[in-house]
Amino acid sequence: MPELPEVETVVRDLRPLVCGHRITDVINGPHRLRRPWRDEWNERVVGRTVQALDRRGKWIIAELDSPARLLVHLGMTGQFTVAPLTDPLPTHTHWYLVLDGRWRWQFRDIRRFGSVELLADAPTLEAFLAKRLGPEPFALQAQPWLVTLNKSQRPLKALLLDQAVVAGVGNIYADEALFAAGLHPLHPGAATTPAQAERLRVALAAVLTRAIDERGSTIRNYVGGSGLAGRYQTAFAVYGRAGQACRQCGTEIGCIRVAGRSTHYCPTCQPQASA
DNA sequence: CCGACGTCCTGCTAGC
DNA sequence: TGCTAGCAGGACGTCG
Repeated sequence: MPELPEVETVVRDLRPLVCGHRITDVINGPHRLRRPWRDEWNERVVGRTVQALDRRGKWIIAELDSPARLLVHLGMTGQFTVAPLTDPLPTHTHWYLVLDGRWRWQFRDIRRFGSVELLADAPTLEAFLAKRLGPEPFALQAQPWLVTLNKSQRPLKALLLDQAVVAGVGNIYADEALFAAGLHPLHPGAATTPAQAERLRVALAAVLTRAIDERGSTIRNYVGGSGLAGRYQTAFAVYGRAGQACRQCGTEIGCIRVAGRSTHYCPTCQPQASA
């Protein structure tokens, strides 16, 4: 399940493969993605050259040599890769661009929670993202972060999953960051002290940085833009480790349901009433 | 206004 | 051994 480190890895992998390359065709499959691709967008991408590739939260943004901006979300099972056009089309490939008549920049998504769409221009894109996303985790500032947490009665786990609170964190890295900060997932945002908020802010950046260094985590079918898997999953402290011993204290890792998501934590390292 | 919950979708797997 | 129910969860709409 692609979160910030996985999306960042995809973008870094894809950048040299797509930037400077010309889009010579676009093919849209019959299966509807979460946000469907419109046929009238075809003529606005064909003939254009990819100028830049960026990430904001879990969204991938392709800048073209026109005002239009391509916006991609990998959802749960999305794979965004470049392969020779002569390679067989992978199953569940719902959309692709042909680059220079030789390469297939393909969007494969088994569960179709992902999307590929075209936005008119940079301001439209900015408005789209601003409406949905809070700050990047690396750009969080101590005081505003504390204020945001303290404003809400929701548990810290729910706040970390909320893209408007902080952009790019999903179920895996929320659990890992809370462990690294020594905070219980159910700890109410409003009850968070300045010291706790600071621990969480630092832990988030540390966990995400390390995950990016490891090319993200491959849990089910995530691959980077070059088709290479991630390796951070071997470093998980809590995620997917329910019933196993905590690497830090030996206590059995617990699993509870928070904000509709399975949530993994160490009852000893992350005490309910931690100060 | 805020927060909780249901929905989408398919593949894997636990359990009978 | 084979079947099926249940689970996985990111974003967003709806409901209380």
